Amino acid sequence: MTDRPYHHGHLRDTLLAEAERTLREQGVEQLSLRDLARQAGVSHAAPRRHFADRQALLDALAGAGFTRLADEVAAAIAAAGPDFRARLRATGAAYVRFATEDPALMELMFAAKNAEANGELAAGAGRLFTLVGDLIREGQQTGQLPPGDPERLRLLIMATARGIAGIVGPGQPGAGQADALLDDTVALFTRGPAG
Amino acid sequence: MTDRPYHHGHLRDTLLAEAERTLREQGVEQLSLRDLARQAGVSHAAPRRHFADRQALLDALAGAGFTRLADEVAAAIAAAGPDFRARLRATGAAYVRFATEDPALMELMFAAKNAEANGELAAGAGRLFTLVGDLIREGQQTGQLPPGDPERLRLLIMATARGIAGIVGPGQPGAGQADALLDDTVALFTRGPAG
DNA sequence: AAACAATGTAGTCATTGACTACTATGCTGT
DNA sequence: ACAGCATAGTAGTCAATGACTACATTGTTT
Repeated sequence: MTDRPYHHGHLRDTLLAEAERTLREQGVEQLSLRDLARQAGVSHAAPRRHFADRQALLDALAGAGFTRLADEVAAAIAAAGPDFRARLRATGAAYVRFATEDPALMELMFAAKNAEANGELAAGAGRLFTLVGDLIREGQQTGQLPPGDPERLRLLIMATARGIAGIVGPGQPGAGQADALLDDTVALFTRGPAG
Repeated sequence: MTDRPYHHGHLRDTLLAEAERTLREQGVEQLSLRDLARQAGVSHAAPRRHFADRQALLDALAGAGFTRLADEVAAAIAAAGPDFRARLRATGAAYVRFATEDPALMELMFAAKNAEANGELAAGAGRLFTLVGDLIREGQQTGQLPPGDPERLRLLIMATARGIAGIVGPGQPGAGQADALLDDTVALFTRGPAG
């Protein structure tokens, strides 16, 4: 049709990048394979070579999301310095910021259909869990977090972070309260013996 | 076509009930207006008389969901007796149970598009917030919850409950840990001066 | 009983995801 | 160099869906 080469060359990446943008700006339900194909300048059936169906694209997005989230949390912890409270807060803040800037992606990440069969998702989620798990053990060793099963504490802390992320977005009951809620959370968890 | 009366009589309620079931059993994306019409035995355009578009149906479901959730929380508090910790735990348990049994509905409730224009949603959400707010003031007065802005504490507690609800379902990282997490949460919040 | 509002019907349209058959391109081994 | 083949794109089709319009039936009100 045009003088564009027959082979796009980076179609998969292009589709994913465009999909991530549409997801962020317009939500999942507005995400259409045909629309992505149009934006990439390929035929409506081309995406099928890279994603078996719509859900496969969403799963790929979820995998990339976990990878990025794990990166951002790791960077936040590293940048927070040695103080444990600062590290814990930075972790929560990174998590909440991610979820706030890209709520639709966050939902996708935790609603991914075939999590087991998604290597990148499993890797990213595993890395995230390890990061937070290590942080918690660190806090318990220095006595700044209460003792007890660290797995259980990790679940609770990650649940709290996700809960805060969920109510802090625009139009939600806690809009704009992210900082206050994070402060309260850190204080709540670290007011133990050595707190 | 059949000898069914021309006017269904309870079409709106029938559609809502059927939609709630489909939502619970198959998720939002499987919810189709035409399918609901077929199940109700009416023409594909009939639902339009009661719901302007698909989103309007989802919003109505969200409203009904908030009403039911507020009812269940109120009942749980009433049934829990006078002990504050028991009341707090019952509230969280009711919340988590609701979200676990109907995760898709829960998502809808917090993703409702035009929350302001949805009277039932606003009423139900308001009632829920009041219930939890009153409970928190009660806990602060008896010294079993830390002092401070009760609104802020309510946000944090409701965020935590929602966070727990989100990771406790099947296929989630905290599957089956609802009771343990609720225990930890109650202990965490009530270990103040008079705790 | 006439008018009218409410509620349901039938038909149409554009969009979409999924599928199939076909085609162009680039790579590999000889 | 090139034959063969895997990869990645194209074109066309189909059924399902949400949205819309024009019309028909029923119930209510005056």
